[in-house]
Amino acid sequence: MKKYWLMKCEPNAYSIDDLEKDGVTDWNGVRNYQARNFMMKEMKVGDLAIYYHSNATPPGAAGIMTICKEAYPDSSARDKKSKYYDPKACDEKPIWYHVDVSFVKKFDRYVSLKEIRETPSLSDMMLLKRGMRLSIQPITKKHFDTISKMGNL
DNA sequence: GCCAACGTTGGC
DNA sequence: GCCAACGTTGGC
Repeated sequence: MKKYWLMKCEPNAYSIDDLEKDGVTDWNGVRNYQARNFMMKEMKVGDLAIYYHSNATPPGAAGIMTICKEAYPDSSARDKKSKYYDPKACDEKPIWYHVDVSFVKKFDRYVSLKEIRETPSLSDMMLLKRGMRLSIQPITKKHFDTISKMGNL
């Protein structure tokens, strides 16, 4: 059964345009156990995800991607020069894992957080919960389809 | 830049 | 195991 996700990234760091250019990328740098566990335990190749631009002006949904490789160790955790370096990670115990995602499409229209908030059928999204900062969130097919429809002309 | 909310750390 | 202090996230 295909699952649906919302994955946040700051466009300053890596945007939907970067993903469009690269085609595929590893979703590295996740350093939160709950988000990691979604990638390790729940995500399957073929799942679809909304690419969400956080800390953007305005924040919102920028496009769609698909999971194209199941979770494997995040090498940035063992790279001393990376800002995601974690001294507790080692080859025997990588701690941090990530999936690979591939570009599907950039929305014709950016769907801002404000619009998401104002759409009744999206009102139960985890994203809209107060203080919710989890960077990878499960969403329903209904959420996914609704946002896709808003984003595609 | 501010700050509320959250997760993590570390002393006890 | 508690919890205060701290660092981070992310909207505004």
